[in-house]
Order: sequence, then C-alpha cells, then structure tokens
Amino acid sequence: MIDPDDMSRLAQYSHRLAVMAGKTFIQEGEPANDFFIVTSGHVKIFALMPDGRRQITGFAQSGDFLGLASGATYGFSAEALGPLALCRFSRTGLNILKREFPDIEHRLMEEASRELVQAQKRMLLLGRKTARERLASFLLEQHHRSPTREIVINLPMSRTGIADYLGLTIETVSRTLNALQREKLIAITQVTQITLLNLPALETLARGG
Amino acid sequence: MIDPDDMSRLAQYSHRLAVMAGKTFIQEGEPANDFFIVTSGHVKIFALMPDGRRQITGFAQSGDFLGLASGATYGFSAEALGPLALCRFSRTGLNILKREFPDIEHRLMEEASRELVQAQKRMLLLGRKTARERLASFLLEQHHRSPTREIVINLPMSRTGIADYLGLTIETVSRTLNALQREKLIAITQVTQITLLNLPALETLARGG
DNA sequence: TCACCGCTTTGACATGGATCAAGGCGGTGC
DNA sequence: GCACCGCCTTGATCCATGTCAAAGCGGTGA
Repeated sequence: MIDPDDMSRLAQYSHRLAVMAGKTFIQEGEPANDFFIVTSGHVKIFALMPDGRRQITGFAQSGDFLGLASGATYGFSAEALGPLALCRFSRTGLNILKREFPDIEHRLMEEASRELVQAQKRMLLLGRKTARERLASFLLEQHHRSPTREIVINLPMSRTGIADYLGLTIETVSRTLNALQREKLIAITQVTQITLLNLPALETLARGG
Repeated sequence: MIDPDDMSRLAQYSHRLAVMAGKTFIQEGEPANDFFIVTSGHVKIFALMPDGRRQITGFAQSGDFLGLASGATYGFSAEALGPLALCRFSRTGLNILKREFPDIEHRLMEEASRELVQAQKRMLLLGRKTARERLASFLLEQHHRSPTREIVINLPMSRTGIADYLGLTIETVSRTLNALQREKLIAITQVTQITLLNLPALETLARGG
C-alpha cells in the first residue's frame, strides 16, 4: 500500500519495531499515541469484553495501516499472530508527515474507505446472517484473498480464530463446516485446508439466497 | 463538522439537493459517482439481503459526510428519514477540492476515523452482545448524543428501526425494553420516550459485566 | 363517534446456536 | 513407542431469541 520510495522517506520519522509472536502490542483504551504500518507478519485486531468474550474485527498484514480507528485512545487491541515487524510513528510525527507528504493523507483515506466498506459488510454478517451464511462468506473471503483464486484455501487461523471472527462458537464452526462438507459444497482436506467444490452455491448461500 | 466559511466555498463545487421523506437516494451496488454532505435532516444507512433482512449500519445528520465507505460502487444504501437537504459533489469535483483545500482531506480523515471506531464497537455489539446488552448500549448511545446528557431520551426511530440497528427482531426489542423497565433500569414514558433510571447499572450491562 | 390502519405489545411455541461434556487425533518430547 | 497436551469433533441438552399469531392502542379521516 506504501511504495518503497516513500517507505524510505517515511523511515526517517519512524522507528522500526519487532514484536514477538502472540504479544498484544496495542491495548484497547490506552492513549493512542502511535500509529503503525505493518512491514511483515500478521496482526489480529479485536475487542474484548470483561468476561472474555472476544470479537475479531479484522486482520492486518504487510503494508497495512494500524491505528486509523483511533480517537484519543485506541478503540481496539492488536496481537501479533506470528513474529511481526512494524514501523511506528508518533501521532505528532504523523501529522508533520501529512503536511510534508500530502499523498500520505490520500493513502490513509483510501485505506480508511476500504476498511469502512469492509466494516459495513461485517456488520451485516454479524447482525443478520446465519452460521451457514457466515461460514460461506468467510470461505469466499479467503478465496478472494488469493491472487490466483485458488479453490483450495488454507485457513490462516484456528477454529477459535474463525469463531471469534464470525461471532460464533468453535463448536458451531466445526459442525457447520462438516454440514457444508456433507452437502458437497466444500471438502475439508485437512483441518486448516478446505477445497471449495461448488462456488456458485457458496456464493448464493453467502449472500443469503 | 464543516465550518460555515468553508461551506460556502464548497458550495461552488456542489449542487444542492432536496430529498423527500422515505426516499432511498443511494442504492448499494450502484456506481459511487457522488459524495454527499448532509445539510439538514436525518439519513438511515443500511445494507439489505435479497430476502429483506436489513442491517442498519449507522445514521447521518446535519454536517455528516455520506459516501466515505465507497469504492467503485456504494457499499450501502441510504434513505431519508424525513425531508432532507444535501450537498452533492461529484467524485472528480471532490478530488479537485481536495487539492484546493487540503484541510478537507483532514476533515474527511477525522470523520473516517470516528466512523471506524464506531464500526468496531458495533461489530462487538452485533457479534457478541446479548439482547439486553445491545439495548443498554443503544440507550446509552442515545443518552451520550444529547449535549446536556438528558436522562429522558427520545428515540429517533420506531421499533423496527431499533431492531434493524441492533440485529434483533421487533418483538425482542419490545420484550427486552419491558424487562429493563420491570427491573427499574428504565421507565418507558411513551413509546418513543424512555427515562434512564439507573445509569451505572445500564453502563455495567452495556459493557457486559 | 366510529371504523380503520399502522405500530406495538403480549403470548405460545419453535429452533438455531450455545453450553456442557466426552472422546478423537495429531504433534512433541521422553 | 508411549504418554501427554492442545485443538478439534461429536453428542446431548439447554436456552435466548426468532417465529407465528392475536390483541391493544393511538392517530386519522369520514
């Protein structure tokens, strides 16, 4: 999302930062002093309730911004899914940058737009779709992520991750995937690898009829 | 959100537009050629499924932007809740404006940030909260909207609106409100007017314990 | 005044998904 | 090879919310 040329200029205003796998490096509610760009690895973005209920609101990977959804404090928590590398900008540094490189604001804006579109789709999914529809939507989302539109998809997360992403329990995820397999819409080749056997049917299901 | 001074400069690049109450003036999936600023009235922003399931993703009122969450096509539909006045900008006009008044991009960015924070809260609500928690969150949101923090709140929408906003049915909304009344957390003074009797308890409930 | 209409409430019942509780299964270390 | 451990699956049951149906109830117009 950021081209390498800008990247090096940006680097003057930023600190490189490595994060261990599994570390929660942004805590919801803390002062949002920093802004990040992911340079390698994957990040899980989520919100927690006091009793432990978790909603994953998205993921970020290399090139993605982290911290757009922030006022005075962070509105989310973020955890490294594996070893992670980041560029960190202070908010004030970022503001200087925006003045110096107006293009940056465009890029931020584009990313924010994309995230907002994504967020609205997820609100529809979480508020109105059934478990089957959620799983179908999820599988197709993974499918579309692949540049070659592979019908064999490798799930980038565990059942717990899927459940927290879709607003379900792990049991429902497991049962629903098996139901889709019984109906020959998918084949579960390995625990984290699924083959999409009937794309049109999955698409119809995902959009709800 | 836009100051009157800028407003008049912006006006050169925009067309004023009046919309009748109830009219759906943005259809999800149509080419996102325009961008809007609400100048008076209220807008309901929502997504629909083919069988009629509806998820309201937000509302916009005077001063708010409409169209941030758009790629090539609109990712949502928008309906006038009452008589409505808008400024319409063509996308290309907006891009010219951005160059001419860099401040605009800042404002857009701020609004986008706010919307993203809001969206993440709603994903948690829709994915993980119970009906009671959703209603408590909703009532407090209305409460916070009032500049004077009135504990008597006037619901700006019907039961159907609340249900579609919270991902519930109208029956559940009705029953849950009555349950909260029985427990003396609220008093339903009129159908669309509710008094918050126990703010701390509502806040605890809304955040889930 | 009364009938009608849309919205809301209430009741009875159905059900999708959650919860609780065993197993199964694959990977790792001894 | 075997025991352990984390994750996943499967089964039994429960329950919050949805669905279906029937009254209220307030506003409007004849």
